[in-house]
Amino acid sequence: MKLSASGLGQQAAHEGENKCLNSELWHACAGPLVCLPTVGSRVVYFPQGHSEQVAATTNKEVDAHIPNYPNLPPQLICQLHNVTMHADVETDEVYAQMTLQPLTPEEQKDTFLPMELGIPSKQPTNYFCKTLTASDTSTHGGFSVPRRAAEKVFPPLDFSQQPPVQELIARDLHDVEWKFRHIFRGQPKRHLLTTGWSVFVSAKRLVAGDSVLFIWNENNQLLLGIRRATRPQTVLPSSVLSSDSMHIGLLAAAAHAAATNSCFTVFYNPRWASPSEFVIPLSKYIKAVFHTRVSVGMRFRMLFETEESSVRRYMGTITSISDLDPARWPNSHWRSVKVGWDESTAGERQPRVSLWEIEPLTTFPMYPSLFPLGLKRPWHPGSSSLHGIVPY
Amino acid sequence: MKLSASGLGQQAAHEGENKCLNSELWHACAGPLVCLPTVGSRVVYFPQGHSEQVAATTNKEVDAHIPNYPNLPPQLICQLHNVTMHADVETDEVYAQMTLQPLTPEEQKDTFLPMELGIPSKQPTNYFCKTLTASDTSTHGGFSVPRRAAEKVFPPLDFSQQPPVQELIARDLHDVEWKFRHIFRGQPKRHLLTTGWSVFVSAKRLVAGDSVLFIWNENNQLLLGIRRATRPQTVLPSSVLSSDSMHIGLLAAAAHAAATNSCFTVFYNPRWASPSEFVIPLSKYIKAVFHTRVSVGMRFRMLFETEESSVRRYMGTITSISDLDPARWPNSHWRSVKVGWDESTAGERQPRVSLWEIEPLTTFPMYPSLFPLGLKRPWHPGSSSLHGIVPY
DNA sequence: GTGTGGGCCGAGCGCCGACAA
DNA sequence: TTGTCGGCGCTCGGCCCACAC
Repeated sequence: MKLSASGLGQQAAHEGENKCLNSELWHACAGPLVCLPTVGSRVVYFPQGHSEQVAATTNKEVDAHIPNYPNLPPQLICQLHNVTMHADVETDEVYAQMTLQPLTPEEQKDTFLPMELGIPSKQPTNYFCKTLTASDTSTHGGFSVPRRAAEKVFPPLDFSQQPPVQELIARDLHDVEWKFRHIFRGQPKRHLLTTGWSVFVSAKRLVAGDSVLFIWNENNQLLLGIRRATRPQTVLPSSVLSSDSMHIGLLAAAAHAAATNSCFTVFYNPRWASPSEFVIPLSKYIKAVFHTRVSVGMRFRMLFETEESSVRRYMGTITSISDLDPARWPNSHWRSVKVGWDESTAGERQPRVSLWEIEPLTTFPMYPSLFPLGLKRPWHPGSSSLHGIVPY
Repeated sequence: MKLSASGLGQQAAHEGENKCLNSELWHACAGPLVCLPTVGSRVVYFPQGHSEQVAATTNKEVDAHIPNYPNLPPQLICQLHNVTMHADVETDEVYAQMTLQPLTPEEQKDTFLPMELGIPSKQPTNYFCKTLTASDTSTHGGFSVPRRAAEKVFPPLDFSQQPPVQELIARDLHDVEWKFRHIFRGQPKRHLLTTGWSVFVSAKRLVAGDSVLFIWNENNQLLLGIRRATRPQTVLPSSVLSSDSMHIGLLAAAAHAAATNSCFTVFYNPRWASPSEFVIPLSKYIKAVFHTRVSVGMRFRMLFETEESSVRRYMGTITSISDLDPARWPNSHWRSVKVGWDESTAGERQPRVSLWEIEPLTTFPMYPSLFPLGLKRPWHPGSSSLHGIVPY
């Protein structure tokens, strides 16, 4: 077992896994809304959210079998000691590993609260993402590159040759090199990737509906990522793992860490969690919970990621504010806001969101602010010490 | 969440996973030494053993991060409510799921102890297993069937045709049908599988070193299984799973079940655990621990599985008897026997075994029996009630 | 008895422009 | 602008034997 230099006992990354160095590529594959908190900053951890994620992986409801952890609050304020970005060797699935240390009430009180809002995720500008068509993934042909994308992202072709051809080299998350023949031909003229494309498709087991990303990083390297379509049920290949055990394990680890002031490790898969995360920057939490007035009937905006990995704003109205699970996680702010969505695609949007996910339209409220939440539901998890710091 | 008819709250099998019906095939793929206990019988569960298995999957040592479960004894006597055999949809990896209910001291005392030793695993007799060669898995050719195996297992060919040909149909663990052309040709004559073989190899992603099994079951069906070679490090594809969490979860689930007299679920992968299991029949445990005299210097035999899935006997000498982990699991009999192996391949054999794995050669001890273990280390985990039942 | 390689035939991979949406 | 198709050349998948250990 490796320990880091800080000596805090945080868990080393699993041996044998590739460390992801291409931060841009990781963020691009994770999605435009991903924003990891800064190492050394403070975050809020929601056991409830993490449990939801575990349950989601096995498509099973959280059952009542699990023991109670009465000393485990619905949210833990933690010091973030480490963030490591990973990509699964088999599937290229990206995820982050965080080492968290719950703070004692003492520590929570002692320190000032710098308003760090996390690393602004390095959203690459010079990149494109395309969802693969049946023709793209068939063995019959190559990859049809959208014209604007090719002109913006790919190196310019030498149009003196006919047809113009060049070799593209791109690296994936595991630093594996992929070579493609990029040609501009056909009638009408178009950009195509031919030789090298099919081996990439079969190696990554891509199917129609999955997406590929081409990105330039700061070091002038062309990066290549994939994003798989959300399939109905990705069967967990981990045969020995019981989701109950994982669920219990997460709760037990968090509770133990909180009780002994030690570290615990959580894994964060942005493709699953987004947009409802379970580790968020403390400053974001405080701003949303204590400095923002929210009430039933209020209008709000919220960012969502589309299939094409762009960002869209959706509008909605707050219909009620209450605990998601009053029995097991009383006074948790996680997904405490019930909302109604404006558009007809409302069925696809989740009916519950968290305060820090939405952007209230306070300037034009549809109804008068009857019950400002920030005043009615003060800080509670045994650490009223924060009251002195956060004025409201 | 589905509950079984017994109402005991045992966990249903994961939805969406194929239930394995071919018991023979399951056992064949699991290995010749596999023997699952009978439903309704009593077993002993070793949390320590299970933790070892979890650690093995990530090739990481069990660290000291985990909370203590002072109420969790080193072994739990449990009622076995359910055993389900599974095969991973992706990899065909076989594993069993067991629902266990820890018994109260009352229950342990009240009931008689029938000497069930588990289902004698249905070891198929009419079968063969071959480790694949480079030629077998190459795209250039088919599968070369060992002559004796073909003559014993495959249906007899019609030698009136030249060359003799027939179609073989076999079913795998997921009840998927595979068709092969079986031909007897070449100079010298040999049995080959040609058409259909390569699709099987690529579908199962078989490589040289993996094994295939052909088995006849009771219903006169030809079954087809695979057993992958032990590769250096099978990276766990489960990205969100922390082995710490799993480890803690298993301990917490077991401790909680023991405290509340409820059920918990364990997964058992015979290819990993063999031959040191963590769920064994109670009768086997009692026989080994209380009715067998073992001492330092004593000679013993032990069964091992060879690469070719046959069984071999190895001889050795007991060098010491002590707890594997006196601090965390005091008085556990799990791998309490340190041994030295006779052969030069000793480095490959584990240096510690459990009492129920070995077969002491009491008739010809090399050294006199100085410290019979059964007498020196009586039953302990708070249930001395068993003393009255097990005479010694 | 069985693993590997050469020969050799043909299915299908993969490159091309022609359409049409 | 780009998804799909018919065309067609050529690679390699796959069936055969010879040979060697």
